[in-house]
Order: sequence, then structure tokens, then C-alpha cells
Amino acid sequence: MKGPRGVTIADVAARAEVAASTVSYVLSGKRSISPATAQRVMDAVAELGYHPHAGARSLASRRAGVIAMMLPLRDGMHLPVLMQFASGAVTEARRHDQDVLLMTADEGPAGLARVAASSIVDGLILMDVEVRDPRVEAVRRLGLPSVLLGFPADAAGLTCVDLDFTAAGRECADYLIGRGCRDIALLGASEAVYERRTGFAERVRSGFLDRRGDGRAAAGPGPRLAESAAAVPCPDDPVSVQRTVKELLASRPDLTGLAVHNEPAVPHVMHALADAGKCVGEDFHVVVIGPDEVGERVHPPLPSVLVPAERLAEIAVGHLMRKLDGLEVPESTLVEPQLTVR
Amino acid sequence: MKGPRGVTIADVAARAEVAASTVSYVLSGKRSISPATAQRVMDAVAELGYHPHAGARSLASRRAGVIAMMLPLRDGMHLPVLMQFASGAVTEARRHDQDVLLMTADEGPAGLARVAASSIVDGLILMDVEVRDPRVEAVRRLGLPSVLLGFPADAAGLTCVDLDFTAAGRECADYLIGRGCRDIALLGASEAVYERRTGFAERVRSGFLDRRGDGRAAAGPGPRLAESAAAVPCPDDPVSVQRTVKELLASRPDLTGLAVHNEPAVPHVMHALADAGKCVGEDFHVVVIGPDEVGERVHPPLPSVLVPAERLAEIAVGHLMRKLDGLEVPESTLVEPQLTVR
DNA sequence: CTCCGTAATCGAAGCGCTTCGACAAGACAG
DNA sequence: CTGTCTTGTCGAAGCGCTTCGATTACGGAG
Repeated sequence: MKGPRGVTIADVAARAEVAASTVSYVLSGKRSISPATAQRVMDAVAELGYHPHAGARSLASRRAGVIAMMLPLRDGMHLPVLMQFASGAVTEARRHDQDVLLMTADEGPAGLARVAASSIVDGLILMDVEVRDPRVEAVRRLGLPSVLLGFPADAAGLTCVDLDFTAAGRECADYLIGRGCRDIALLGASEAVYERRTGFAERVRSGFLDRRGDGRAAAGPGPRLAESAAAVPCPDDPVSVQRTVKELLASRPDLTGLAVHNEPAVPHVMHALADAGKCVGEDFHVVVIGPDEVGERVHPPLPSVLVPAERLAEIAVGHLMRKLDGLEVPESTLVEPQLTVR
Repeated sequence: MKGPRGVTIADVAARAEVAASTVSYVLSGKRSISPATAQRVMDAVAELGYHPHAGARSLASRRAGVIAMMLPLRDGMHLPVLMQFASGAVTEARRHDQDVLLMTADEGPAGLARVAASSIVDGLILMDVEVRDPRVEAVRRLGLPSVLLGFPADAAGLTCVDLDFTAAGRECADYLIGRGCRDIALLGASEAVYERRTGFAERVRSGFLDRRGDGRAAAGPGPRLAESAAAVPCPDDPVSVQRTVKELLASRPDLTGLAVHNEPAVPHVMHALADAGKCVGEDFHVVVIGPDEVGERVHPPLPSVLVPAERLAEIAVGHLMRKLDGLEVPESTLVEPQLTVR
């Protein structure tokens, strides 16, 4: 039924004149083998282009060498970040000799049950976990080693990794304050986003508002504070963005610093500011929270606090690997955001 | 070493009081089984939550139930399209009871050799195939059933699927002509893109220029033609876009229709047109080639010819499944673009 | 009433790998 | 020189599944 039978461990063993088990031990390093024999085996492996049959290996060793990565491929979620994450995860997984099975979030808990039961994967990375996420319960029940990106309501006993959004908000405020702004504001995502994932957007907001001085002394020990800071939600569409910015400027005439946590809105914000006669980079400062490209693609280029998606992926995969090896990992990991000044 | 041993086919067999082989036949349908027995088996499967061990299955049947999808995860390539493609591919694969292994293009030919040799996948989908692509040779050599997205220089014996870019260019021209534009232009990607993938960008251009009348009769049989049409490349950065548009308008004062085949440039094009006093939608028409969001996120919303990524994915996966079943598929499939008017 | 074809089921033989216990051959202490 | 460890290697027993005869039971044809 299948064409060329493929080179098996027996072929390698024959070629190196050893037993199949010896080949296995050379490859896995689980028993000591004399250097001479090991070399002969490695040569045979190279000459024959041997790669162990994944199925046979998983059957015998109860380790598939594959991890599943469940992404919210359909919507929401910022795309570049997702891609960077996916890319980083695959690269990191390969470094650990693992492959990555891609699943969409809409396979849901049943999908997780399936891959777990069929032993097709050894572990799981769950992206974009929401506060009330049905998949979380499934993960708990299945007992499959996993790492979540995002924090569910009850994270006890789970390994979670996420960007430190509070710190991101704070960094934006600090950047603006450092530029001399006394009155600053945060332009957030649409209301809908705030409802969907408690945490995420709110944490940015609270970090940002942390730096609100409200008349308190702006000097002395501790971080410098803004005299005044506000946060307003904002829909994605061009017209609403323009309106929101216009209203914001009208209601706060002394505003000189704006943090934008709403990727698609950025170009329109710039437009609106220009219309209002603000000269970004001189009498007005803007910082965006989002991937680098967003800040790069407008004129003038904007500094940005980005989600270090690749780092997140590395950390997540790294933690998962450690769990697979039975090692301990921290339950909760917050990754520092990175501010890129342009 | 592993916790709960998992439910096996033997457990199901015991529960249903049949032989393991009978369970296998019920599940695969490869031999006829009496309805009564089949029912008992199905019940047992459901009650125990049985899922066959993927490794064992692949070992015994020489079919892994997994296909590999190699994406250029690092750069280039338009992101939303990629995501839609990935999403569509996974969904379609699941419909055929297959899982998807995600690989990055930088694993290259060696990665293909590895997955092929380890029988971890049954087939391959290669995204974003370029004219001279080292992976193509590997695919040929390995003889692994595969489907390519894009056309390599020598596509003989391979199954290739792609958007009909020539038709996309033509459709843009036709749309503008239909709007009454007599002098139209195509704003393309940066020179670099044209060099990287012969085909792709060029085909759009040639389709577009197909509708150039150059003084020929604009009436009569056949498609209506524009009196004049031009194509200019354009870099991505805001400043260059502005300059390019300005120069274009200056050199062609009668220009009233523009097709933009350069996603990041779109907002800046709109800006430049506004600066030049053009009123898009009334005295000037713009159509973009790219995913819907691009057209939606500017003001006014623009019609767009999009890459039907999801369809491409379905077709690619569908073809691959057919190949896995030993059926015939066309060597070359061109997918019609879709024009969305707003 | 026998013979044969068909339908339904079973048992056993692998698939290619890992892993466990055995075992031969030295190394070394007594 | 005998007994005890190591070290390096082998053989065999599965892992859970599919698949290929073989086997039984049952009708209908002769």
C-alpha cells in the first residue's frame, strides 16, 4: 500500500553491525555506549538518512514529540502579534526537537479532549485565554501539561504567561511625562474589547492612571506624576476616531500627551491631531501600544510599547518543555513590555 | 512514567464483547459489520470516550492523519491573508479528520525531508512558493503528496493553486472603467516585491494593462477599454507614497481611476488624494487589491479585490486529500478573485 | 440433504520503536 | 585466583492499532 518502505532502525543497526536497541540508546543517550560504537551508529544514521518513525516512537515511548498550539485564528486578536507568536513558538519548539500541531480555538474543549486522548501531542499551548474560558476547565480535567497565554478567572494550578499590561500602561505614561507632558490621556479600544477580556485592556488603563497626580506634588521621591491623566475608550472606525479625538482635545485644552492602545485607530488619530493643528513630536506627544509596524507606518514615526510576542512564545514553549520533563515552572509569569523610541 | 493508561481499543472490545479487530472494522468501515454489533461498539466507544492512539494507528496503517503546512511565518506575505489561509486550512483539514502540523519556511528542504522520513505527516501544503524555490526540488525528490500555493518555474508534475492575479488586475481595470474612468493607473508594490516573485505582482500589472486602449475604439465588441492606463511601482513608506501619488497626478492630469496593489500604502494614498483636492467616490475612483479590512478601514470605504484566502485553503487541502486517496487532481488551479463593492 | 457462497466475526501477525533484564568482559579488591 | 562491580551490548517483550487469512453460521441452489 505504501511505496518505498523507508529506512528503519533495523537498517541502521545492520549497517553499523549492532543491535537495534544499541542504535536507540545511541540516539537517546539513555545508556552509555562506547565512543567507537556510537560513531559507527551515527555514521550509519547519516549515510542512510535515518529519521525515527514518529508513530512508532510515540507508541513505544509515550512521547509524541509534538505539542499543540491553539490559536484564535478566526478574529479578534491582533494579527501581527499572533503571527510573531506562532512563528516564535514553532521556532522554539523545534529547538527542543518538538513539532507543533496547529488548532483553532473553535475546536474548543472537545478538540483538546481529542488530541489528549489520542496521544497525538504531549502538551498544549493555549493562546488568548479569556477570563471565563471553557477550554481552561478542559485543560484541568485532562491533566495534559499546558501553558496558557492570558489569565483565566481561576488560574490556580495552571501555568500562565502574559504581557505585564499594567507595566505597559505605566511605561506609556512615564514616557509622556518624561517628554514634559503634564496632562496626558489614554485612547483605548472600543467598549466591546473591555467587556470581552477583563484584564488586558483594563490593566493598561490602570497602569496608565497610576501616574495620575491629581494635584499631588510632581517632584520628590518616587516616579514623577502627571498633573492630570484620563482614559477614554474609542471605537475602531475612522469617523468615530476623529470624533473621539476632537472631543478629547476640546474637553482638555492642556492635553499634550496621548497614548493610543488601539492599533487600527492610529492613522486616524494622527490625522485628527494634524487637523487640530497639533504638531506631533514637538508640541504634542503620542505613544502607541502595539506592534512596531504600527508606529513605523505613520508620519512621523511614533514610539511604541510592543507586545514582545516572540519572547512570550519562547517563554511559553520553554515552560511547557520544562513541564514535560517533570520540572517545576512558575505558575504565573509576567513579561515586561518594551518601549521603542523612534 | 505516564499517568492514567488511557482507554485502548481492547477496552472498547471488552466492553462491547467483541474482538479488537471488530472494533477497528466498525470504526473504519472497511468490512461489513452487523448493525447490532456496530451499535454496541459505538456505544462502548462513546461511553469510554475512546479515541484511537494516533501513533499506533500511524504505525499500523501507514497513515498519520496529519498534514504539514509550511508557512513563511517570518516576513513578507500579507498577514491577514496568511491567517485566513491558515485558519481555512485547519478547518478544512479537520473536516477530513486530519490535523495540521505547522512548519516555518525557514526549516527549508531539510525540514521537509525530516517530516517525510519520520512519517509524521501524510502530505504537505507549501505556501508562498516562489519561482526558484529550493523546497520544490525537495518535494519532488521526496515524493510526498503535496500541494503548492504559487507557481514555481517548473511546475510539471506538481499540483499548484493560486489566485488568478491576471484576472484580478483586469477586474480592477474593468471596475474603474465601469465607473466612467478613461485614464487609469495601477499603483503597485515596491520594486523589491516585483523582483522576488515573478508572477504575482507582474500578473496583476499585465492584467490591468490588458485593458489599455491606447486610442483604440472604446466601444464595439469585447470589453470596454480605457483610453490610457499606466502602472507604477511604489515603496511602502508614507513619504514615498505621498510623493509617488503626487508625481502620478502631476504627470497624468486626466487620471480619474486608481488601483492600489500595496496594502500599507492605502491610507497614505487617500491622504495624498485628499491633499490634491480629489474627492474619492465622486470625481475620482479607487479600488484596492488586498483583504477586505484594508478597504474598510479608510474613509471613504473602498471597493477591494481580495485574495480569497479561505477558498484557496479549502481548495489546496481538498486537492491534497484527494491525492492522499489516490485520486486525480488538476495540476494547476487558478482561483477567481472577488471584487467587493462598498 | 449436501454443497457452496456470502456475511459476520475472530485471532494472530506485524508496523518500528523503546526499554527492561540478561549477560559477557574487564577492572579491581580481597 | 575467586567474587563483586561496572560498562557496553544484546534479545525479547511489548506499545495500540490495522489487516489478512481463517472460521463459523446461515441460506439458497442443485
